[in-house]
Amino acid sequence: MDREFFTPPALEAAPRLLSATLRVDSDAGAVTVRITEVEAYHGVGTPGPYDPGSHSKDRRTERNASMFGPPGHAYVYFSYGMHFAINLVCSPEGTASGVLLRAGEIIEGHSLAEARRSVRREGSPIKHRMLARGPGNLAQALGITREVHDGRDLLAAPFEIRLASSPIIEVAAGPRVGVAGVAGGPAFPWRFWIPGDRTVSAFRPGRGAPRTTPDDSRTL
DNA sequence: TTATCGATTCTCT
DNA sequence: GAGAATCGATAAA
Repeated sequence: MDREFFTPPALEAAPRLLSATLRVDSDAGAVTVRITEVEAYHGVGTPGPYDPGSHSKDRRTERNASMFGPPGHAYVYFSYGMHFAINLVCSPEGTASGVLLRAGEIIEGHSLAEARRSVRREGSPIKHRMLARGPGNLAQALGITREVHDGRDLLAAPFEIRLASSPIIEVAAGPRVGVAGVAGGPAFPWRFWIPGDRTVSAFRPGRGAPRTTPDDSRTL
């Protein structure tokens, strides 16, 4: 994995990240996920249509600053008062674009991920496929926080990211989740996932988005 | 399996 | 002060 991979805008990088692995090390140990679901977000300076659903759609702010940083770094934000989520920053420094990691399958550090997800409800352990299902859960399983990981280089410790040895050939695409208005509708089929993978998060249409949008599937 | 709803606090206007 | 790139519990089917 080299930095060049992240130089194109997020829309180009996003589908190619499916089935890549991301490892995050910490004092408590390491957890690795195989990425199964992502979303692309474009912002200031990226080509293509204006993306009204992006945190960096208009200008640089304190929160989105790291999205304007160099490609191949992390953008971590705090969401809904309780969750963190991580983006892989794409496109050259000074422009803003990122791939949100929405879901994955834990392939290393299962017990640590489980402990972080606080886990055991009355003797019934959380299901394996639920550990990193949804962006907030994925970040929690990996131990990601804004304080520690925002703006950090993904190509150096504590991160280790690798593309899949055999790339995903068929990719499903559809509207982004939780995004209001047209940005969450069929005009932006910028969510990509591995078809049939049980770790992909449940689809919840963005407020104001059409309810019956058929998912699109395409072959790379 | 899908749908609805409350919790909780940060960020930007 | 409004709204948010969410989650989990609960209810309904």
